[in-house]
Amino acid sequence: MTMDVGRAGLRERKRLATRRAIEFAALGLVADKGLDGVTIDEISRIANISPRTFFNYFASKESALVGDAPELPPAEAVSAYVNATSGSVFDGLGALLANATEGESNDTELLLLRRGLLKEYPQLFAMRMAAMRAFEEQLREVIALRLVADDPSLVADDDLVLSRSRLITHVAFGAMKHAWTRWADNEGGVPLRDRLKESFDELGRILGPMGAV
Amino acid sequence: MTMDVGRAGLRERKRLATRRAIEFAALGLVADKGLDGVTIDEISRIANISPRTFFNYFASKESALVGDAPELPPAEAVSAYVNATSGSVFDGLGALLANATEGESNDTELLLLRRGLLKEYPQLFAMRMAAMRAFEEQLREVIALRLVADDPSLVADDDLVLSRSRLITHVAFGAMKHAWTRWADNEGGVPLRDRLKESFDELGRILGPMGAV
DNA sequence: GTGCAAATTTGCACGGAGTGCAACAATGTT
DNA sequence: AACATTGTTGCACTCCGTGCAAATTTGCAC
Repeated sequence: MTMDVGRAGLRERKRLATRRAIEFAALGLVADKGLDGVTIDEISRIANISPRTFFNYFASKESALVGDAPELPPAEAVSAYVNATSGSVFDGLGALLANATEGESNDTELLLLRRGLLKEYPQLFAMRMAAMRAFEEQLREVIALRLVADDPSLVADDDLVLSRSRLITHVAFGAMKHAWTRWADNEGGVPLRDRLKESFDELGRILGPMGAV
Repeated sequence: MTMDVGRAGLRERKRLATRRAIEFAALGLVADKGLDGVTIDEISRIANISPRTFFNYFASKESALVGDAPELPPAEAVSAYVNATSGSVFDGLGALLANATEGESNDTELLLLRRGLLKEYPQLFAMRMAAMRAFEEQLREVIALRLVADDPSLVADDDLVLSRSRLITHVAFGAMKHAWTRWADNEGGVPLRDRLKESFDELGRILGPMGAV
């Protein structure tokens, strides 16, 4: 009965602190000594936990480095996209992804360390993308809803909606990777949100005139 | 002086045979017992080599499963694409990728086993995509050439060409993944080449009218 | 604050992954 | 046949990752 007073409880707060300590130790050490120059024993020593506990939080050194996958934005933002009456399927996707990736309310400190490492180690970037599998499927379902909203006659053709939403999701992720790369290059400190808008806009510019050639 | 008689030499032929034996053993065992139910010791036993030798051929169980990255098609095919005067940058990319992926003259036997596993284990598919990093960069350079051929005024703007070629490469890979997924679903035994054409065509259909909405 | 239940941390033991090294074997060359 | 080159193997070693059970910490009710 006396719960929910102090917002989260000691246990939860301690867990988050430990998690952050591990991530911070891992990111710092790898930035220092390179991905292969760091062992889980070292990370655990810096984070003041036992090596066994490390594996209670992360499945591998890499998972501690790449961070969590994003989540879909709030339902209102999603349905605003689904029911939008102007623009193509791609318009608005950039903003949706921006909201999703900003949802990671992680420390700026961790965020920047991580960005540097993901840029330096393509394998880590690939793992991060792989970790987004579930998010990718969520996004595809949203896109499928939008496709049907745009053209109600598609309700009858599940296969077509599936195939088309998959293709659009893949392409959108391509634009997202592009935006992320430019953001990580960090020319002028442009926020990721802006890079996402730029990439999706450029996508429109490149592809818009396709049929007209 | 007496070299090059028997085409390749005993050594080379033996190496290829061993490589294939390892791949075959690995794919078969994993198809049987699942990815985590197979050890490198087992694979080595079936392939009749020592576990140590396994690592002379592959860096990990996974690398033995996912296969090699494709290579660019012959120079004529590439420059035909670069200097094409009709269609958008995307037209012809499907065919180019089809030639590249077919370049893997691997046995059909291995190819089908591998396809099944890549479909069953998304992590393996992700690793295969990650292994294509070098190929992706090659493709990007080709695309950059095409961009400049289409609009010579771009020669002056390296940054724009780089950014745009990256974006297009990402999008093209998205279409490729889409095609591969549909091919792996194997409805009607449609060849990968045809799926690639379908995906790139659908991409054009979806994106062509973007500016007109 | 005492006591009990639930969650968390830790040590330990174990098998698999991956690498350097040096001995040995097979192949290529003259 | 002799020599050089390349490939194979066993060995030792470190690190990864997991199951299990003991010890510790926290939540909660009284």
